[in-house]
Amino acid sequence: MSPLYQKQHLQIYNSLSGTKEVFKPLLEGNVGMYVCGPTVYSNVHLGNVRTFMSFDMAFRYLKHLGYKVRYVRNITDAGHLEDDADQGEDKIAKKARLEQIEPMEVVQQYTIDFHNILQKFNCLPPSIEPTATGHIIEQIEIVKEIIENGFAYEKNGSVYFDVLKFNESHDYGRLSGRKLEDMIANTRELAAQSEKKNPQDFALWKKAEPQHIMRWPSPWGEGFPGWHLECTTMSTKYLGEQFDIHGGGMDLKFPHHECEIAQSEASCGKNPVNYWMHANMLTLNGKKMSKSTGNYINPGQIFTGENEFLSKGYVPGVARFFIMQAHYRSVLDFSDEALQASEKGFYRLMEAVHVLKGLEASSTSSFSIQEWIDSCYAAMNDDFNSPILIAQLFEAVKYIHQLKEGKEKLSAEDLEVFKNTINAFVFDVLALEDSTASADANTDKLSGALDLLIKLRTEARANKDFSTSDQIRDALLEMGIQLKDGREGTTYSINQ
RNA sequence: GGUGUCGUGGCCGAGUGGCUAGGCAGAGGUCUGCAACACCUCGUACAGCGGUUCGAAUCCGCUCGACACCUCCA
Repeated sequence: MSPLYQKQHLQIYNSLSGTKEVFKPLLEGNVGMYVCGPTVYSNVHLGNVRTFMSFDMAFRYLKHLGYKVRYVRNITDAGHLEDDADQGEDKIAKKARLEQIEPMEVVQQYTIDFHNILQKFNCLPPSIEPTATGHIIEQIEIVKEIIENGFAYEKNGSVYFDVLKFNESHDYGRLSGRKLEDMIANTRELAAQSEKKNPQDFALWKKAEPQHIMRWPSPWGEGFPGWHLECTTMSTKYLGEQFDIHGGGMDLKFPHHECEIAQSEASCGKNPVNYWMHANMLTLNGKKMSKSTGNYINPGQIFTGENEFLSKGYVPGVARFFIMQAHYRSVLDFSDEALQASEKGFYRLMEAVHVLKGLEASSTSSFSIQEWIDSCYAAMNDDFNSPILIAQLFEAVKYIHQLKEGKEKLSAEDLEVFKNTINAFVFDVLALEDSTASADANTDKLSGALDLLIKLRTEARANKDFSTSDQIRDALLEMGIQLKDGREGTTYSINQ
């Protein structure tokens, strides 16, 4: 069978061109994708999770289409400067000093937290997850190349990228739509004592002050790499000088991604990325979630409900469903009310998927399932439009009920395709975890006990002993077990 | 101040020059011992003001408002 991508033509919104473009990888059938990972100096917050979840969905869809994808996502465990002045201290070192532990201990702790959280949200691990500290040598090599090519200069043990020089022969600012002249005109003259030739220049290598704990030897003395360099280095190393997709949060577009382009072009002379993808912000109270301003919620609090903005806890699948209901390029505002709405929709969808499993085929089909399938692919091919896909899934929910009631029919072949498609989109692409299914998979004993309770309640109802029957029903509901009285007896569902 | 994005029904959130997503909430109904669950039916919204057009919420201009980036942040 030929791979799906030969039939399904994916379009991706490219931040570089500002338009949707047909996706065509450099090497047919293969995709190289790089996503900027977290800086591990504190717990990831829900806004971070949204971005990684968006690219997880993209990764999953590319794989679904039959592409062989190498997905690289870095861990930033060194280098991010605390401020632009010459403090020479990065966030990880500062945190380590405050907590009186080794920097790598901080890194380890928050890397584990990051992995745990993403796993809970059903994100696949990337193919390669390189660390900045593991690629110091490679970073130094790139700095050397940039100096050799005349686009960087050394000053007092630090190396800076010469943006003005670069802009003479290249276009600095084309990703973010900025013009260097405008930037110069609007510069705030604060860092007057800076070693930089121009305020727009950025550090490739920073000299380590004596109190700085994270340091490595280099041709320019002991120091540490600048904060844009790692991504250039590691994407080049694992995906090549040119690769297909580079993703990250919208807030990284400038200066981070702009600097990456500049570094690549200044070192190897090639435009590194064909498709730039930027995921939009998750807001809280209408404002961007941000560690530095304190306007954020920790992902773990979603599950427990321990947050002033939450009325209760939610299973990870609900949060994922909520996020997938918005397009990745739109700002999404987080609220308890919106999450509650998503929760109901999520369980309704999952219930229907459950019902679908037990449906039986007819000899013929009364409607075209292929038309529906096409609309699902059309949604995803249109720049990963997961909200439209979900709308189509709710169309499928209607079909499922009509099939169940015998109002519509599907042949064995069509039913099989229907089931496969639903499973592919719900579980493989959107990765909505079916918490109801996992609950009853390992609860044989519970289901036996429930069957008994249902039997007792049915008998009580037959005897018109409604106080007993209602007691059973209400007590179970308290525990999150919903009894459902149908025409053919009572069934139940377990909500977590 | 500069750059960019956006402003959609009670809420969330797609989309688009004419065929008017979807979810939640709400209303009515079927089912039920009463319920819950489930299912069926129902809402003609697109910031304001001009303009282009046979026709705009969708294109253009202006106004107002919001957000993001310009400084570490997904």
